[in-house]
Amino acid sequence: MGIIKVGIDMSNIREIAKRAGIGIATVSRYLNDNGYVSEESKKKIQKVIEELNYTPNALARAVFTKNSKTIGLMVPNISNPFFNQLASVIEDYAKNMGYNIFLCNTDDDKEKEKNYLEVLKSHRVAGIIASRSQCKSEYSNINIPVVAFENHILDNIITVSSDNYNGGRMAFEHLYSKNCERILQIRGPKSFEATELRFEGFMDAAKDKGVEVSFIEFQSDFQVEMLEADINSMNDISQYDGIFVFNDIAAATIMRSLKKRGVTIPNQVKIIGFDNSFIGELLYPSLTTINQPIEEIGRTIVELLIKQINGDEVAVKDYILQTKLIERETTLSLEI
Amino acid sequence: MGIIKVGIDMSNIREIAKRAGIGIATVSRYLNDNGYVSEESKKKIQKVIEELNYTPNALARAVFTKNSKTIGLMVPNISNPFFNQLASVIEDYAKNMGYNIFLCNTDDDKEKEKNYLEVLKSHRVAGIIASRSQCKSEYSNINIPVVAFENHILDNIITVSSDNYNGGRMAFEHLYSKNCERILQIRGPKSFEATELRFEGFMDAAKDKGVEVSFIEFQSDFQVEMLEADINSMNDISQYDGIFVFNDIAAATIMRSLKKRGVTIPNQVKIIGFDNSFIGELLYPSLTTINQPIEEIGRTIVELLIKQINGDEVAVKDYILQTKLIERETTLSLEI
DNA sequence: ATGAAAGCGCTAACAG
DNA sequence: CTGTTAGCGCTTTCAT
Repeated sequence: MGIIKVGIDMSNIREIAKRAGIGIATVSRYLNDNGYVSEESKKKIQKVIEELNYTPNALARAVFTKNSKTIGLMVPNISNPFFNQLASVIEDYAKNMGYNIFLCNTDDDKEKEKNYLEVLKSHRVAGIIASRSQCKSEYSNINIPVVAFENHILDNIITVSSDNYNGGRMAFEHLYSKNCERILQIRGPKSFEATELRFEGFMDAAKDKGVEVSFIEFQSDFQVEMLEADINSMNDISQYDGIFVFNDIAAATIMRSLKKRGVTIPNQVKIIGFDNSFIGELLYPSLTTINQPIEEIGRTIVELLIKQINGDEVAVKDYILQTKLIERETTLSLEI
Repeated sequence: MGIIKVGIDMSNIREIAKRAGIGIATVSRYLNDNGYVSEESKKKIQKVIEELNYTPNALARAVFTKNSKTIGLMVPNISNPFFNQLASVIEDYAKNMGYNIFLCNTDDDKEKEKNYLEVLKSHRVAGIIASRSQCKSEYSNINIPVVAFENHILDNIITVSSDNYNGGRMAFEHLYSKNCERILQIRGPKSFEATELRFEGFMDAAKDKGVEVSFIEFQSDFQVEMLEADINSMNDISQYDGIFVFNDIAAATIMRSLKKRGVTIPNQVKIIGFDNSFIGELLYPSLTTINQPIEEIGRTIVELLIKQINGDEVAVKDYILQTKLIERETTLSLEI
C-alpha cells in the first residue's frame, strides 16, 4: 500500500517573497492592497505571481481573520423552481456583498439539516440562511448569525417570510369570485409553517363566506418521483370545480393528473397555485397563482444576515413581505 | 469609526485540551479517531466538547492537510431542470464519498466562470467539475484535478458527455417515422458543444433521408426572462409539422408559444426535446425527448474526479454515455 | 516602506 | 498511551 498523494501543491507567500527578493509581509500587503508597497516591489511581486500562477489561500486567510466570507444557504429542495429562483437571487446579492454561497440541499430532512449545520459550523461560515428549517435546539448554541426563511427556529433568530396567511385568503377569494362552489384544497406537509398559514388563510376566508372546503394533504413538497406514480386519493377529483394547491410545482403535478383524466381546465375546474415561480408561465393553461416577492425576499434575507455579520444592531422579529394575486388562464371564466 | 467586529469566536483545540487537563495532541487524535486515546481521556474530552459546543475548524485542518474535502461544481444554469437534477445527483455521490459541494452558477458567462475558478482555486478545492465551460487556457496552469462535462476544455482534461450526436440522429429519425415532412430545428447557442452535436446528428440523419430541415438558433439555454417576451422569429411556426428543440426546458417555452397561437400538439405539429428532465413529464401533452442518463453521468463524473484526486492513473479521454428515445405524447400519431 | 517574529487552529512526527 | 514541538499559509504588530 503506497502513500496516496492527496491535495494540491501550490506555491505560498513565502515562495513568492523569496523569488521576488523581498519580505513576506510586503507580499501580504500587496495581496490585500493595504499598507505601503513601493512601485518597484509591486512590479516584482506581480511578475512572480504570474510566473507561478499563484492564488492566495483563502482557507489560511480565513483561519487567521476568522472571516470566511462565505454564507451557508440551506434549501429544502433545489428542484422546486421557487427555491431555485430564490437561491439564484440570494447568490447574486451575496456576491455583490463579497460573499460566496455554500449551498446545502436538506430535502426537508432533519438529519440532513443537522449534518449540514455541522459542516457549515466547521467551515466557519460567516452566516447561515436556513430555509424551512426542520430543526430548533440545534441552532441554540451556535455562534453564527442566522436568518430563517419561512419556518421559525428560535426566539432570537430573525424570520423572513411572505404573507402566507393573506395569500391563502386571496386564493380563496379569487376562486370564490369565479363562482367555484365545490372547492378542494391540497395542503402541504404539516411541518411547513408557510403552507400551514396558506391553509389557514384559505379556510378562514372560506368560513367567512360560509363555504365548505375539502382538503387532502401532500406529504412532501415535490419530488421527481411523484411524477412516476399517479397521485392517488385523487379518484374523486372530478367532483370539484375549484382547487387551491399549496405551491406551483405541486399544482403542476395536479394539473397533469387532471388532464390525464380528461378534466378540462379552467372549464371544469379552476386551479390556483402559490409562489409565482417560472413553472406557472410554462404550463398550459398558464397558472393563476399568489406571488411571493422573490427578489425582495432574497434581498431582505441577505441584508439582515450581513448586518448581523457586521455586528450591527438588528431587532429580532418577523419580516413579512406582501403577497399578491397573479391572474392567469387556469382561473379564466371564459372557455379557452 | 469603531472597530467592526466580524467573524466567529469559537473555542479551539487548545482550550479543549486545557479544560480537559490533557495535551493538545490527544484531543487531535480523539477528533480524528486515529492513534491511541484512553477511555478516560475520551470521556473527559467528550464532556468538554459538549460543554463548549465545540466544532473543529475544517479550514485550519484543510490548510495543514492540503485536503479541503470539497469539490467545486460549475453549472451554467441551475434553473434548467436538467442541470438541477444533475447537481443533485452529483451532490449525493460526492457526499457518499465524503466530499462537500461548492456550487457555482456561471450563467454560461466566461467572466463569471473565470471569477469562480479563482474562488475555487483560492479555496483549494480538491477537484473541479466544469460543466459547459466557456473557458480554455484559464484551466491550463491549474494544479487541481478537473472533469469537464459537455464542453471540452484542454487535451489533458477528461470530458464526460452524453452521445449527443446519436441523440440528434434519433430525434430526426423519430420525427421522420412519424411522417413529419416540414421539419424545423431549434438549435442552441454555438458555444454549447453538446447542442452543436445534436444539431449535426439531426442534420446528418435528415440528409440521409433526403429531407430538408429549417432551423433557427436560440442565443441562450433558458432564462426566466424568456417567458416574459414572446419568442419572435416564430411567426411562421405554423407551417411546420415537426419540431426538434435542443433541450427540454426550451421545448417547454416553444410549446407554450405554440399553444398560445392555437397550434395543437401533436395534431398539427409534433415536438421532440432533449434531456429527459422532469419538466417533460409535467407538460401537457407530455414531451417526447432524448434521455441523458443523469444518474450515470453524475456517478461517472464524480468517480473520475475522485480517482484523480486520489492520484490514481486515469486515462484522459472522452467518456460518452448512451442516449435513448423516450416516447411520450408530443409525438403521438393519433389525436389526443 | 519594509521585514522579523508571533500567532490563527490545526496535524503529525517523535520522544517519552 | 501521551505531550512537546514544529509547521501548514496567512496576517499583523512593531521596530527599523
